[in-house]
Amino acid sequence: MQIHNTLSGQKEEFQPLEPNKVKMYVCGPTTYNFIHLGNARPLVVFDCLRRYLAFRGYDVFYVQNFTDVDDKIIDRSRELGEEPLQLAARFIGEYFRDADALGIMRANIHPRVSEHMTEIVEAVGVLIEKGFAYVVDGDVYYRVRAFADYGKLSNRNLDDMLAGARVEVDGRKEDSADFALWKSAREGELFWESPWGPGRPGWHIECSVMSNRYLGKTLDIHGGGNDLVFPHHENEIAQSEALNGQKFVNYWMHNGFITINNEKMSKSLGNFFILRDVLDKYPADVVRYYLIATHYRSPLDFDDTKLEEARRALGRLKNTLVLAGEFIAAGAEESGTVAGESRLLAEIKQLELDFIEAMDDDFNTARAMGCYFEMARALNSFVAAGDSQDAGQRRELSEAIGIFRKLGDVLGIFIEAEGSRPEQVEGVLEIYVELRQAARKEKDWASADRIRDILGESGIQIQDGSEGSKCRYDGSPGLEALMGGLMELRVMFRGKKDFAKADLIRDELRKKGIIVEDTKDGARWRILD
RNA sequence: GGGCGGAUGGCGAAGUGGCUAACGCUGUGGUCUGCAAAACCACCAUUCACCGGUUCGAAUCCGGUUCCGCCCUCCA
Repeated sequence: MQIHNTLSGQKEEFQPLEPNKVKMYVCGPTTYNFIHLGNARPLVVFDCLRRYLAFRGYDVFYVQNFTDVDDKIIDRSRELGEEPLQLAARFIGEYFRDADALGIMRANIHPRVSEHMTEIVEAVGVLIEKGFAYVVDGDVYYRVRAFADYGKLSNRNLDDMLAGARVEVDGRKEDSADFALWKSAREGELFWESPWGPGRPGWHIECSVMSNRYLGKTLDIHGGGNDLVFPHHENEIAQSEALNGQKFVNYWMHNGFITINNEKMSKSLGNFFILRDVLDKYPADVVRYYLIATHYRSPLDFDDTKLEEARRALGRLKNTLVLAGEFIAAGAEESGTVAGESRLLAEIKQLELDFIEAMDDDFNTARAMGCYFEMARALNSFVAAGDSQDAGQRRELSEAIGIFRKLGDVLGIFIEAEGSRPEQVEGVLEIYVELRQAARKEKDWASADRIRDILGESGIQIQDGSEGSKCRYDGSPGLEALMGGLMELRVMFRGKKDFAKADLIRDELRKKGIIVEDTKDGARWRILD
């Protein structure tokens, strides 16, 4: 298995510290707002990586922190008049709502800065003792010149950085590149006690301390967005390696950025999309698919048409599951068992190997996705040409689809959509009303009665008045049953060659985002997400 | 100024020395269908920003040019 390591700038063979175990740490959000689409990329990417490692037999221990003490949180809390820690805790809750919706597995541990102050203060103290840090007026700075390897991750040296000269000069610092480990509290600000006076930690020290606490001095994989390479991860290395005297991280992985019109999406530019707003318009599995359909290190440009495309592509994949499911369910009796030559299974297994090879190559989800679509085509093809009455074929397809689903779960693209859709129930009832009126007009009493009966089974009374019919019901009728009824009616009208009504069902549903598809002996429906 | 990465068909996106340049979306033709939808089959880049070089052979390696993004300041 090859992983691109930012430290070397190359792909390297992955060798975990302990056989079959992976210790990984991913930088989590600063919780002062809802997360945006850009935040979602590393979440999905590293969630996928984690699932894949587990699939490959590794026991993954995954830590993701929350920065719940930070200048931005303090600023925001002033704006909103809410206690900083309370505000942070609230947005941690919101974070989980979003992450859960996206199907992100929870980390084994989600440590928070506010709960690790003792260790942080202790670590800063050790850095001072060892000569890697110094105190100025209650602030503590890391002495960058003391750490010989400073710049090894981001490939820069201190002298070049000065030449760029966009670093603000703070006369109190020994070197302009020195960064804060501890910031003294200003009047009325949130603070913790320390030997250097009341204050709070600088941004970088938390990750060093918390990863050390839960994963030890050296970890296998550390992930995060590209922009964290410098200064955040560079500083983490400086702190951890100065503290522990040994290598901090074996593999550094960084995801590329999401851009809008080829410009970075960020809070500071104001061109960001809140994930929750995106999830209002597109289902979570579509967003997830979109985020992994491109290699994780490539930039990803965002606009609505990309999600539209993702929706269609993913729809094809999901449809394979539906088609195969029907095929497998078609014949109950075990008759006509002729053991097939298993060409399908052989093909699927080969594609699974291709898939694994792609993923092993620096986690190439884009290439793996290609294999996955080829699997879908093979499965669809089998369904189209096969005989569902043949138990042997059903068994073969069943085994093949098992592999297909397993790999889909590694990618996490088959998330169940949550929640009922009351607005769709209403829409469906309108169609019933229209059908009943049409049937009554034509004195097609049998059809009209059948419509009333179907509704009755869902606890809905249809009442015919002089201006039309109305539906009355208590509670929330299930969409499934109502749709099942419409499918029955469509089949019935088609049987009578009453295409006007059969088409009315299809066309009206289409307008409401539901697709009707006729099958050999019935009809099925699906929601166009 | 320094560091990193990118430029592949109508769109998105794989591919790092050699079979027909994956895969998806879109489009076109066909099969199926009452008509559709879905599915299946077929077609859609003599060409990989540009110039030069290495090589029997390059989208892939080397040199140069142009354009673009990111980092050097909080940001995934």
